[in-house]
Amino acid sequence: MRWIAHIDMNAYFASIEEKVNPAIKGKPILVTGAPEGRSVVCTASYPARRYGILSGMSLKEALRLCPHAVVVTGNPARYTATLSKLVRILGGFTHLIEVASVDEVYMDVSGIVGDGGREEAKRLAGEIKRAVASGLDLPCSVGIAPNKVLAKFASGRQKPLGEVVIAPEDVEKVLENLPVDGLPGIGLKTAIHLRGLGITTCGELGRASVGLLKTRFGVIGLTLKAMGQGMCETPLVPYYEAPEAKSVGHSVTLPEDVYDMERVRGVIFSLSEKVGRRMRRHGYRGRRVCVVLRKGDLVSVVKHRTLKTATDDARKIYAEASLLIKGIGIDDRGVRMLGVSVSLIEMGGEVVPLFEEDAVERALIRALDEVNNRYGEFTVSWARAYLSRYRLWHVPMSRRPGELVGR
DNA sequence: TCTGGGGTCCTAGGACCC
DNA sequence: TCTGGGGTCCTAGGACCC
Repeated sequence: MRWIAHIDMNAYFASIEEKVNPAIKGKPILVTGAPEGRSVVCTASYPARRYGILSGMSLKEALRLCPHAVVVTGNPARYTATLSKLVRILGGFTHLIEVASVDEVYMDVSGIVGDGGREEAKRLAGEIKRAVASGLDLPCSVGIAPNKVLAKFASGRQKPLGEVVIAPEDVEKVLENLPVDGLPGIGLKTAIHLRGLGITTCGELGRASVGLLKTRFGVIGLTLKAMGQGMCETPLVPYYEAPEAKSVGHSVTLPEDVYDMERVRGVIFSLSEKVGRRMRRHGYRGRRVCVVLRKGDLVSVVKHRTLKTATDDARKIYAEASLLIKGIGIDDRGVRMLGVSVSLIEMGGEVVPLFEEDAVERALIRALDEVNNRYGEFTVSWARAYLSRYRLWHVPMSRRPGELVGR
């Protein structure tokens, strides 16, 4: 019998900032990315959420809802260091820990729950929560279920400080009337597509015909049906076995549209530097250089070229990126966003660490580098706020609006 | 309210080689 | 002179997710 635990840190960034500065404890706190420009709320503390503030909302709007909120600029290094401690604490239960993002991990607790079933899982959930509370003095929600999808779903059922167990015998009942996008992994687009097929609940999804789903979604169709049935074979990947990245890239939306090739090249240069630095840090070399240019009218053009030999040299990346950008050219729509990435990655470069790290730290840094990017908490901006509202106003799902938004 | 930054995977057509 | 099919690599583009 497989049992997976999902640990979700509650209002993580805000909870950490409260600890650093006890004077703000209990107040509405907004943790943001960069303090200037079009900043958004990365994490709102629970008191702030009572004003209707959500992750992804623009800082301006959040302050309109709660003018006296305490605004704190996020400190990513602090959060990854805390995650590192969390992994050490959880290592007391099992080493089968997957770092899924900066504030959530999965654990394979099959060996601990054993034949104990729901009661034993429930006891373990409480024990994990208390270990985190005493070791880090931070709140978390724990979900335990037969697989990753259900475990994450379970941890999200009760926040903060939840302890939710979904035993195999509970699965069918829990999913029957659950909207499809209530499950992690099924997003807005998929939900809309499914609705087009007359499927709105997980129960319906689980009973849908394989042929229909395959026709509409291809290979993914089978996974979707399984999810509807509460099945998920996705393996837990321990942080020390995290796969190497397949591409490394950076992009930036400019403060205003740019029409000048020299300035564009300057930005491409600094992006190339960042990419090269990150590749060398991991010992990556890549053969394909890719640039993306988004014009003032939001139309994006992507160009890439494959090199004869792999590189981690920022100057080579820049030289190639520069040519590609020239090939795209600038027109009267101007340049809104620029990006540089390198893919077809091979290992073998010399690893240049940024600072002293022990073994656990190293493995974590690699997992985190990837996961931070996937997470994108610090870079989130208008789109998410926009999307959230779009979801609220234009997509009448069969859920309470408040549940539609956020991670 | 003018729509981020980081990724993954899949498809399709053309070039090229055997 | 004209022909096939398989395999691989390359570029472009799109869907999707957190």
